Amino acid sequence: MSEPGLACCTPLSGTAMSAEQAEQVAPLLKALADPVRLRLVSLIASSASGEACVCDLNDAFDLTQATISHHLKVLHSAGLLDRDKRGVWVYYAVRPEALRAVATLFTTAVPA
Amino acid sequence: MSEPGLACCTPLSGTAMSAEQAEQVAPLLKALADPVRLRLVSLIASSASGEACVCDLNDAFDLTQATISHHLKVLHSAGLLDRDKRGVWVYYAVRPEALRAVATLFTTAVPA
DNA sequence: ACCATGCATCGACAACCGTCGATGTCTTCT
DNA sequence: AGAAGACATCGACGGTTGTCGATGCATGGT
Repeated sequence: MSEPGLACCTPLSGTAMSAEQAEQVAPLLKALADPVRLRLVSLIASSASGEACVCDLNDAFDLTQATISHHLKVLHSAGLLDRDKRGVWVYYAVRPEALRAVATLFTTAVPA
Repeated sequence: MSEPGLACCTPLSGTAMSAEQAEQVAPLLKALADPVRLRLVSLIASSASGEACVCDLNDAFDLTQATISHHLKVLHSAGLLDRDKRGVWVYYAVRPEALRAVATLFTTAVPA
């Protein structure tokens, strides 16, 4: 599972984006396009320390530990989360560059 | 196929988003999380008139007309595109509010 | 009235996705 | 060494998705 290339991108408007750019950004959006994963990123991003332990994240959902682990893997594989194992616990943190890559897609896209 | 509620949303950071908010925004991202659909929105948004005819969009891709029509339907159903039939042709235009809803998700989310 | 054209819909198919229970691996504590 | 806990992985399942060819449905021109 190699680090995917954190696509930087032209905004949606202006000049149309190339097929290659679309292929690069789509996986990021796909990783975020799930309610559970959105909440995961949100939870991690909004935590005081900027990171969150899997055990805490598990408690926030009515899902199996296996499922949460799967979603975290998807987000990590997409390059949206950093993973840090400390002792028995694993901490995930958001990668600001990744979120920024997605942000630039939309910020300039909207007229007002 | 009813008009889905153009979810407005708290940014990803700050306080964590609720499950309901996640359920509302996820479909928007899911609709955009495809290379073809990203390019479609991009093409439409970047066109001078702010709208594009299906016939033109068809030519921009190496896909069947049925497939393009399907993708446009997905984007329209998600509330991202407006549809306007004029004579034999159908014109699609982006709905800025929808894009803005997604934009607010990320703009405030990124520190710097 | 007929035909050509632009677009939507249908049915089918393979590929993928979200979820689960079970199991594996690694760490720490006793 | 052994047991307990935290997290990842595996295999399986039903549901969804992207794509296609074929067909249907309007509209406009002849």
